[in-house]
Amino acid sequence: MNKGSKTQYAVLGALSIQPMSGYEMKKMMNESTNYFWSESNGQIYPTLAKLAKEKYITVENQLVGSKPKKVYSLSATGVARLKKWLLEDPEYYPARNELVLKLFYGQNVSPKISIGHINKHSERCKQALIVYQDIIDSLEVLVRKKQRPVYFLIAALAGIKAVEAEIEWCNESIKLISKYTK
Amino acid sequence: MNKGSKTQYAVLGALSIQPMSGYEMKKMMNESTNYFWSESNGQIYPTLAKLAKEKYITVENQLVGSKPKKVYSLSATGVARLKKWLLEDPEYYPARNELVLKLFYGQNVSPKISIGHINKHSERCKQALIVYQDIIDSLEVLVRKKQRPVYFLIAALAGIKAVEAEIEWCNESIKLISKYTK
DNA sequence: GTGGGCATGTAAGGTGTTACATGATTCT
DNA sequence: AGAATCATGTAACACCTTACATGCCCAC
Repeated sequence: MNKGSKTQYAVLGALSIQPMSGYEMKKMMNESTNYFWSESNGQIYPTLAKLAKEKYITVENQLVGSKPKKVYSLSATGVARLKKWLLEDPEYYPARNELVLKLFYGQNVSPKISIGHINKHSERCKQALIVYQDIIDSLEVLVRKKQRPVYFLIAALAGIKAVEAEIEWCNESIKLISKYTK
Repeated sequence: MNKGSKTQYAVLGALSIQPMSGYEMKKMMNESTNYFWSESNGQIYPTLAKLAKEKYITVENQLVGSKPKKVYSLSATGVARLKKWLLEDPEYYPARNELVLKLFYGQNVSPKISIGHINKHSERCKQALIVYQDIIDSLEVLVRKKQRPVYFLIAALAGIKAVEAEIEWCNESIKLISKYTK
């Protein structure tokens, strides 16, 4: 397994929370890490197979009725691999942003178009804000009882801070475009 | 040329500023759009060739001494294609964020590790802030004279707002980890 | 009985980066 | 002379998503 691929670490990390199947992992990612990391089935299943082959995780074949289910768990070497990666400096990649790319070349179209894109984005951010706030509210209660979810809390906080900043940016940008075009 | 690929629009957009060669385009991207969009040579050159073949751009072969240089310009259909894309709603993709992924699984390592990652990130953001501020200062002067760079200004503003929010988040996260672990 | 959720997986194809190959020109 | 920059391009490989294939179980 190539050390550079991050998919494996997303998988190992998920298993560090609790043993689970590929299907459950996909669901869990959709519900929790989705806003900063997600993997498709086409990545999850082959990665689980490779990690199992290389003994970083173990498989337990369960039967739910006559339906097979493969529940994966971290092995000692798997935990070690995950920890080693957690210790390394994370890479900093400025993410691609299609909205900003379109705005950058906005002089080719009417200012109304750019303003429309920004308004739509602002609305989406406001929706996301509500979702994040719900997550944070429920996590904050738990954080005061046991330490674990403090890391989940700061992940959600990253989301909320980002969208708040984007909403501010949307407002200022619209003002600037209105003022300096026509 | 597949309509879904965004590389072509980054290329058409670049040519909407002025005609240029592949080499100049790469340089221009490194210097301006790099923080929200960049393309490698392995994308730029084949894309220029395809767009030229399909008449969205035209080529002029120049000679600098005995060294060949291909300067590309937008054709009328190229301008139309760019504009059509600019009118479409941009996609909203929550970008992958390796730092947040590592923090999310931070309970597997010492809190000091996570705090270290955050501190390092905060420093990088503060450096970026200085760079963005320089860009914005120089653009603001120009914006008051002619409208064009208002779109460049809001792109830079997106960067500055984002890193400012990240710095705040770093500070709060470190406080939370310090408070709720040990 | 059928639609939706559970469950595993593969195939094809697009996207993208890295590293290399090549060679001229310009600066020190 | 040698290094950096200008300039174009390709090959190999990694990454990732979409769509499909398969089939069981359960609720209505």
